[in-house]
Amino acid sequence: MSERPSDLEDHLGYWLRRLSNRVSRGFSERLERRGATVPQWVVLRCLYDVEGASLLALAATVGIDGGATSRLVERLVKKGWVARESDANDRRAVVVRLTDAGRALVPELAREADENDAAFFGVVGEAERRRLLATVKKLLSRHEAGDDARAKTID
Amino acid sequence: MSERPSDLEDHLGYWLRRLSNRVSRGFSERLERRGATVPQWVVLRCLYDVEGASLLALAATVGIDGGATSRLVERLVKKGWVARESDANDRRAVVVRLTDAGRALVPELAREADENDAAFFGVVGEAERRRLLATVKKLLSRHEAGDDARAKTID
DNA sequence: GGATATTAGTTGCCTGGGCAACGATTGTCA
DNA sequence: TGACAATCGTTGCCCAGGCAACTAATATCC
Repeated sequence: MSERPSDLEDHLGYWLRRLSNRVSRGFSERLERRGATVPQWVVLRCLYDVEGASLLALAATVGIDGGATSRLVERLVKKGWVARESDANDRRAVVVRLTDAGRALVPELAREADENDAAFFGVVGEAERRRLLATVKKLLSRHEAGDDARAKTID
Repeated sequence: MSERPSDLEDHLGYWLRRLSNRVSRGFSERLERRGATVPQWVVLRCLYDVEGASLLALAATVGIDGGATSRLVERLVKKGWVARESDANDRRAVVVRLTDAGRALVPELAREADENDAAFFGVVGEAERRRLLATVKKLLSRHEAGDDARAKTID
């Protein structure tokens, strides 16, 4: 009855976490050279499309907390990539938008993302990559249904 | 030449990060009920096997920084799950080991990990799970070779 | 219209990871 | 042996995410 506890390696979640961290780590090294971080890239990329979002709407899109978003935006403001204006219609709301510098940066970071992805996942064949993506999406859809579906979650 | 930047969803790394965070999130909710966190579980599980590791050796096994490990262990000590003794042979070294309470806790946390993994990945078939694990391991082996291979990395 | 929700955003506190500097100890080597 | 180098661990500072408390502003409802 000594019930040996299962190993870390026995869990798929463990391996996924490990892989995900590898990818992000490499990506983050690339971004670092441009002065950005992974969460910052995600926010910038989201703002590139919407252009003028309230802070909490941004938080929902990105999939992180309001507090975290507030501070994240603050750092982006300090870097001159994002501007925070107060909404005229709703004086408690804050409108977040890219600055010109921020807008110019996004394509560069996107290129880094492309290269990173290609380098990392290029070591397996196209078919295997497709299967991986399909399984990942399937798992997500099975577990995101009720919650905040279609958030571009980082966290 | 307006070069539209690639989308977040265009990258496999993005989806992996998202999936990994989902899994960890659910797991962390389970662990929370027992007063633990995911990184803490990993450390405890490692210590269960080795029983008496130096702090930096532990850090290497877990795959995180020495500083982070130092603080992580500190929290575990406060919870009474881990004890820190100074090594007699090397007076700068610290030996970390589980307390009885910590040792008793590991099998319980392991059960949570089992259940979480089964619940999360049980929604796809056995064959698909196998393929997923195989691809993940392949990618890891292709990218861990030079670095700190076979670390039980969390981060 | 005025008391009472509800919402938006900030801030403080917690865990967590990375990097760098630092004191203490031990190892190396001339 | 004695100066120098390498190692161990801690600590401070950064970014990051979660939760809760709080203020300010808007909505709701009687």
